[in-house]
Amino acid sequence: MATMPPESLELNRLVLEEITTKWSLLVLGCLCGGPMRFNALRRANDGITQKALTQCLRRLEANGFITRSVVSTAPVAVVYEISHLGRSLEPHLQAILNWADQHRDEVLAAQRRFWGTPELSR
Amino acid sequence: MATMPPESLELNRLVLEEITTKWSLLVLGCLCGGPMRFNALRRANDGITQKALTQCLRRLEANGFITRSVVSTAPVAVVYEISHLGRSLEPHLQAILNWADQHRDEVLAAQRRFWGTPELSR
DNA sequence: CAGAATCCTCAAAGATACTG
DNA sequence: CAGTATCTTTGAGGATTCTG
Repeated sequence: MATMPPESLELNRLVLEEITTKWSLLVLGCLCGGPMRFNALRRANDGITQKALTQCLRRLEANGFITRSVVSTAPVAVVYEISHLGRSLEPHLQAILNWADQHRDEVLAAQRRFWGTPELSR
Repeated sequence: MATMPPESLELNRLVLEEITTKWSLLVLGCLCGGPMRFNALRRANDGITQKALTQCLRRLEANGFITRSVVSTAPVAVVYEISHLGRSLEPHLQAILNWADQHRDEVLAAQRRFWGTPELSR
């Protein structure tokens, strides 16, 4: 279960955590392409456990990034969809991902510098 | 100790985690204002433990967001400074934080919707 | 001063089983 | 189908002590 934010702690942090938490971004990415059902999302995100997916969806819903609607057939169908709010965040996320792509080499170089270049020192 | 990225796992995720990890953003924010020393950073971030600060700085350094330089006086002084790479990320972070500010009410409304409005339902 | 090393705890992640 | 419930495991974070 998602936990109620205590006194609505820093919204900034909440948003940033939303972005980072292991599967949130991938799920959000899936839903940008259109509405999807629970098991479809599960199949689309290889390796996610049903518990993790549930938690992820609950939190995204709790914070308004996606919507959840139940279709009362038998057996039931549950459809998840990105919200207007969720979509408005998309370009900013994209900007960060682009930044990561563009600076990939710089980051990797920094990592090699930090850890030492194995092929020379050993 | 920061852990070596296994096969340089998704850079995107690394960057995003960098942004979220409890203190990274605050430390980065401090350093945007100018170089600082270890204990100065500690005092500036009230509540951070020395271990957490060390880990945070190591990771930021390992990924090239900040630089660390030792001044060999006695006792030694260690100065942390934001790198060029770090600065280039700043505007994107700011964009996300601005987004959070601008959509604050929408998120809070979504939260109330999700958890139920206590003053009406109970 | 700027950490490293150690011990400890507790909450989150994973696996498994069950259900309306 | 779309979850909930329960148990176990793991590892990140805190407190404390020690040091070049």
